[in-house]
Amino acid sequence: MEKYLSQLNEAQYAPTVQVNGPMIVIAGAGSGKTRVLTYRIAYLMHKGVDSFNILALTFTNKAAREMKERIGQIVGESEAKNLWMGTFHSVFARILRVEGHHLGFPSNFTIYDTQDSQKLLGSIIKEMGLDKDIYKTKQCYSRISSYKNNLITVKAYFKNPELMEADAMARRPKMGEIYQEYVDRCFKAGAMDFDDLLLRTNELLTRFPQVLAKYQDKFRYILVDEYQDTNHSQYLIVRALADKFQNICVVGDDAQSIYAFRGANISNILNFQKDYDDVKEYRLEQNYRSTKNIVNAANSVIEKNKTKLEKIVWTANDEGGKIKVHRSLTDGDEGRFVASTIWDTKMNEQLKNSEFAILYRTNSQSRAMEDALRKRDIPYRIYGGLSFYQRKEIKDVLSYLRLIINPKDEEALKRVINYPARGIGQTTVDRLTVAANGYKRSIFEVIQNIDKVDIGINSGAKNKLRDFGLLIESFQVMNETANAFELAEHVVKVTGLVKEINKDGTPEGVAKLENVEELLNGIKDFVEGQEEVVDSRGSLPEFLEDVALATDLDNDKGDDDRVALMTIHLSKGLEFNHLFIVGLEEDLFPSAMSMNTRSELEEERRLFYVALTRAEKQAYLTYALSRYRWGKLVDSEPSRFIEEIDDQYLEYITPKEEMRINPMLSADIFGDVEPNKIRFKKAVTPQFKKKTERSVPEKYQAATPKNLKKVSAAKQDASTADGLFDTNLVVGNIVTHLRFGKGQVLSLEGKGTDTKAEIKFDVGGTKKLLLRFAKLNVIG
DNA sequence: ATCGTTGCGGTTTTT
DNA sequence: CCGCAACGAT
Repeated sequence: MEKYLSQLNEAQYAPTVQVNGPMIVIAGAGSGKTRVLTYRIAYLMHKGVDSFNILALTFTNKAAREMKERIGQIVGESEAKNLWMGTFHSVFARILRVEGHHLGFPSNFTIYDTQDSQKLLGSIIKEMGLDKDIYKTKQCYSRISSYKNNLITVKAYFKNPELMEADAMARRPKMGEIYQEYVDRCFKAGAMDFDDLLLRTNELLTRFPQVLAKYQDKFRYILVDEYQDTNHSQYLIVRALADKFQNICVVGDDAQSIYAFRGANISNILNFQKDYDDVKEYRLEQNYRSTKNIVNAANSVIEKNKTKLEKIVWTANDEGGKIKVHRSLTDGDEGRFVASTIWDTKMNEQLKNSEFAILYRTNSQSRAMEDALRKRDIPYRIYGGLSFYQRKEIKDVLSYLRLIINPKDEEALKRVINYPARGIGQTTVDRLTVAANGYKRSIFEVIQNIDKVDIGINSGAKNKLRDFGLLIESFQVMNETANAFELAEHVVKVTGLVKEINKDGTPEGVAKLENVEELLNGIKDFVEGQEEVVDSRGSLPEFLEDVALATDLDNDKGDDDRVALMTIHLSKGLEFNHLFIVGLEEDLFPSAMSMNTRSELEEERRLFYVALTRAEKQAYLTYALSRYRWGKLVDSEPSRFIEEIDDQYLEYITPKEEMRINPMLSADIFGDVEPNKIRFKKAVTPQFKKKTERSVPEKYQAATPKNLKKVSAAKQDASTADGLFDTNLVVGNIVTHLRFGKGQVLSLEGKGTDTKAEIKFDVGGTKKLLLRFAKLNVIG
């Protein structure tokens, strides 16, 4: 142990060896916080703390796995195995499997993913006869998600006039009823969504003091990583569990809080001191990861944020090369620049592919990068995006498996009841749903009793339903004896899924089949891995849980040498020698959706900070003057974040061929000849257009106002809202628009900063514009 | 009941 | 541009 402790610097040592009491470690980027967490757990065990009494909550399961492995090397693998480590979601899913019966949930409850939840909401909205254009499933989902993350149950919702009014104001007065029905249906289906895993845990711990006591006694030492990204629900769980022994250690960096959009509450970390008595605070400020240039550049950006804890991140590392800023004409050129730079650097410095990463703000940006890398035969791996388990063919197979385990799982049932087609149509399913709701039974139970009920289904359909029921039941019987792999293989064959996928030997079909094969292999690996585990809890349910909560990162074998492509969000906690941050353009990064309030913009800035601090040796920032969006070439301008970096850390580079292009000409080529669009006359030092001249692309002006949870924040921050607008605009006014020219106002809707105007332009047709963005001149 | 066409709307970010 | 929901044709 001494050997390991001696590897720590003074700042790292102190928190590592504090065994008891509440503590917070504010850890700057690259300051070795994982090492502190790892060694601290090892130290606790070294000091006699039982490994069964330690709970460590990490941000990804991969991080947990790696940490566990490392601890195993220090204290011995068999001891490390007893540690409870994982994400909030996976740890509490595991507990809910055991304790969920208190809440009326079966131990084999299904975990609904976002898609399942949204589909369920869609059918609820339809069943309730509501207008789907007003009650959009996505919005309803995020609304409900934010209720749950803030522990607003259905009951609490109906007791809270403010919430109800906010929904009513948003023309969604039935939100509460939808919420109610959604919760009921999940319960009936024996299903929990992602937020339920936390919300129900809270319910469990509050309603059942003996359960709380049990886990308080079990988890005498609690560690939470990435504490800045915990939401209210997670905060309460931690507080409840840590309450008895108060041996709580949280680690995080407020400057890296980037998950507010999913309910993370930065004040959890800012106010930690107030939650416990006598909190010891530690700071890790020495960065071991990056060059001076990178550290200082990142500092110079994050300085612009107002909401933050003061800290000074510094490094003793080399100066390093300056951060290179590159401009290209299109996103395609951007990709080619990145690919050729990777190629050249790799050759010149004899580097591996895995030393490079490309980070972007949105998943859709990966396309251009992929194309360029493929052309150069550079191997790459994309993380995130549509994960393997979300692909249709995979979800179909998984849905059968889910249904076998939990026949009440309504979403799984609806997915497979007529796939492959077996003559059970929409009307039949609708009738089943109505009947199931009426009898307060699951759809599957209705099917099992189809001969005993009269629900307006003809005998032909009844036969098909009976067959379907028997098919699933036969799988259930097989599940008693066969292992998960044998069962899955059997299901895929017997249901005709393989035939269905393969029926028109298209390349896509072949690819899908390969995916299904890969899934089966995955199940096989899982089963074989399970055989070594002594008291494995029936392996199919366990496999399904892993699948439901796995992230793309978790599945990274990391064994082959590839360039990594991912969103900045996914890159948190990782590091790369050579880093490309691409698409540094206004409206993309910072995102057009995040520029309405200061707090949103500050989160974008933290995101940029996270991105930049992933780089160890060399960082590149790239942007394009125009980019394909929704199949259209759209002009863009450099991100404000580039100019926010202190200039001394930057070096502007521009390809030779582009230097020859006359800026006037290049502006012409790409249309939109507005005088203020011509920038970058000097090849070396770009001129940034002043923000007041910015015009937001039409697509975003027409976008729906931010969802409700942000409304109040928007109001508070009205002073930072973008620009002024003419509140006196009336229908019939003649106006001019910077881009679309002259037009007439046809109608107005909404009020305040969210007013939208429908305007018929002389050229370009009718458009809906948000007045907040559209800088209109009224001329008549 | 099933298949194809069309039209619309959507893109931040994820467990 | 893509995926999906709604509609219409067989």
